[in-house]
Amino acid sequence: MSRFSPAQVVERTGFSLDTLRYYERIGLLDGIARTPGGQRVFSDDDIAWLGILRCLRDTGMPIAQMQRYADLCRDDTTMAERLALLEEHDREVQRRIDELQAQRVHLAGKMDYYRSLDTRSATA
Amino acid sequence: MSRFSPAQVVERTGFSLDTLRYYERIGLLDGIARTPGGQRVFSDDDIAWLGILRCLRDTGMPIAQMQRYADLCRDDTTMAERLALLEEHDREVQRRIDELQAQRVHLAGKMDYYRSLDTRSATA
DNA sequence: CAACAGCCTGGAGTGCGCTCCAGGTCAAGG
DNA sequence: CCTTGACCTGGAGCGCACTCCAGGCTGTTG
Repeated sequence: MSRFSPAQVVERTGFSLDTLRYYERIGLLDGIARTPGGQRVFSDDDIAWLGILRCLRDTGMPIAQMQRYADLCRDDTTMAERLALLEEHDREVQRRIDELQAQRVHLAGKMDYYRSLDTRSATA
Repeated sequence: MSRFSPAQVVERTGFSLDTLRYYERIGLLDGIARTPGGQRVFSDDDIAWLGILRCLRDTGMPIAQMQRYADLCRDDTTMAERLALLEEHDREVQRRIDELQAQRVHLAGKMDYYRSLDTRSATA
C-alpha cells in the first residue's frame, strides 16, 4: 500500500495537478487522504481509480457520466447498473470507431485524387 | 447545377443554419451565392465542399486546420500541401482508432469482472 | 397585396473541461 | 531554525465550437 505525493500522481497518471484537484472537487475523486497539514496523499487504489477515469475520459465519456459511474461505485449493490453503463459506453466507443473508419475511406479517396495529380506533374 | 436554399442545405448536410453562417464567417465557406435580396443560395459544389468539411470535422480535425485546408484549396498550386495535410490528419485518425481499440480492451476486462459477479448472484 | 415563414446581420451567450491566479501554508534538506 | 519548492483554497478565466438573440428584410402563397 504505497502512498504518493501529488507530484508523483501527476507523473504516474498524466493528469495535471489542477485536473486532479478539479476531479476531487466535482466528486470524481473522493476520500483522498491528507497529511496532518492538509496535503493530499494518494494510495494505490486511488491510482487504480485514476486509471479507470483515464480510460473512460480517453474514450470520450462526458464528465457527467463519469460522475454517474463514480456514484454507482460508492454503492456496492449497483454492479448491474455499472455493467450496463460500461456496456452502453463500449457500444458508443465501437460506434465511434466504426464512424472513424468509414470516414477514413473518404479521406483515402481524396488522397488518391491528389496523388493522381501529383504523379502527372512528377512524370511531366 | 442545382441551387439550394439554406433550409435545404441544413437538411442535406446536417449542419445547422447557424453553423453554416459561422463557417462562412470564419472563411470555411466562401463565395456562397446570394439572391438579389441577400439570401444565400448554395450550389452542388457548395454541398460537396460541406461534405468534405463534415468528414474532416467528424474525424476530429480542429477548425484552425480546416481553415488551413480551405485556404490551400483556394490556390491551385498547393496539391502537395493539401495531400500532406490530409495524410497527417489520416495518421491522426488512425492513432485515435488504435487508442480507442486499446482502451476497449480495458473496458472489456472491467465488464468481464462485473459479469463474473453477476453470474454468482444470479446462480445463488 | 397582405401575410407570414424564412432568412439576414452583428454580437452576446453557452457548455465543456479544464487551467490559471493570488495569497497563503507545509515539509524536507542544509 | 530557515529556506525553498511543493502544495493548499476559492474563484476567475480560457479555448473551442458552436448557439442564440434582437431587430429587421425577403419572397412565396392565397
